[in-house]
Amino acid sequence: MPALRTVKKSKDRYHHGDLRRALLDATLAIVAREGTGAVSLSAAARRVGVSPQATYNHFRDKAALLAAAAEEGLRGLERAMLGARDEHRAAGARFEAIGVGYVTFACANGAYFRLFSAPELADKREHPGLLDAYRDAFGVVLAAIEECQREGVVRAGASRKFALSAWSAVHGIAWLMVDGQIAVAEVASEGAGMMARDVLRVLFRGLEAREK
Amino acid sequence: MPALRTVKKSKDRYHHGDLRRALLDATLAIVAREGTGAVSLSAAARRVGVSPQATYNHFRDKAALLAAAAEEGLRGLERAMLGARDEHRAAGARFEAIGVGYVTFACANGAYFRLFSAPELADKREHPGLLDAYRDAFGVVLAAIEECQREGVVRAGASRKFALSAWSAVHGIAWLMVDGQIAVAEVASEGAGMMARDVLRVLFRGLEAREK
DNA sequence: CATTTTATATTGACGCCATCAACATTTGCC
DNA sequence: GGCAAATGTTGATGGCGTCAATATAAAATG
Repeated sequence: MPALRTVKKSKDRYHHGDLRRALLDATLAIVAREGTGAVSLSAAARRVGVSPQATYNHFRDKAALLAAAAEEGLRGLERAMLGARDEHRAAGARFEAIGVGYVTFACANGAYFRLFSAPELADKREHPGLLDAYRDAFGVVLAAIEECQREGVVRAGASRKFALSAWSAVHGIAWLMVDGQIAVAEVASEGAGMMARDVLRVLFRGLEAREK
Repeated sequence: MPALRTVKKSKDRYHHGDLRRALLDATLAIVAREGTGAVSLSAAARRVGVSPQATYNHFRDKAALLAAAAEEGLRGLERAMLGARDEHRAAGARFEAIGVGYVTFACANGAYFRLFSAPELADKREHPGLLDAYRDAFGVVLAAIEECQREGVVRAGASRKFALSAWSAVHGIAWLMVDGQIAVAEVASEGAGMMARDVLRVLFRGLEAREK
């Protein structure tokens, strides 16, 4: 009886077992090791040990592969935010933790984070799964804002607008650091987490229920 | 006498006149018409009517062309911010105008804006001119913050940190809209400028000198 | 003006890539 | 067992970035 499907390359098999999964893993490995620019259908196929054309049985084109990889990454980002959040009780602290978690994830996985905004994925309509992942991640922030409003630490009002402001600030600082646009020196000296906290404090102050 | 250098393709000339300038213009046109992904040394050369190899006399490689184009774009962004700022007198209004100007520019030139963070330019150390342009643009925000502090509408403190928060928020909202990550519907309904204002109001409230 | 040097542009070649078309193998199902 | 669907392979095309070698124009030099 043939060994119950090993899933990993079993060398002598014509069919792979789970090529789609393997191609995704290969893509993530390439992103991590060589950067977003090094990703290609051919490279992923080569790494798995399969012909380039085989990829087309699992992904419509290169963009589809990137979208699938990005979607997984976004799910990971979401988990990172949730994990950070759940280490705290107070709504304000939970909110801040989400932001710090986002930035920490981005900085720890720079190339991966870049992938989320890859130019090949500019047209999000082509990749509904990706949009879902974005929406869910945004939902985490939105829920945190509303939690803060219920606890009275953030003023009542348009929670969606507030969440958008928060998402912008957090994405902004993460991107500036990952892309090296501003003050790389500061990042090194202060640490990504602390810089994120600085930005988040300003943001939170803007959202606070003010004791006029 | 030969027409004083037309600079534009004179059809029968072997030398071009100002090929570097022409390639940059071609690149910008391609970005605007077909998106960032369509940019290539070959495409730019083709558009100018010159062989692909000719480009190497003016740009070390593809990244250098992109960097030069991005740098020009950043200068334009800076001008847009300055122009918007100078339509107002009060420090707070000037600050807000800068932010709105940034976002408006980004949305009006989406593909161009994407170019600023192109993956090929990930390593900014290779493109010092680009870093300078970033620094100058950031300087506009920093100066505005300090102006607000002098007028007493923003609390005293680490102006650099404040400017970084502002830059993050503005870049963030711009990116989310250009990349279509969040709520494209909202963008359409409310308009980029208004969404930017929403975010900026929250931000500014976080920076305000609070009358405790 | 003639000559030499330098800047600029060209052709040719290579390897990598995405993708199309046609063909081969395996698996699962009746 | 046989057949259809799923899965992989080989072959070919056109585009790309870039290297090497070569040709031509313009500028510097005498």
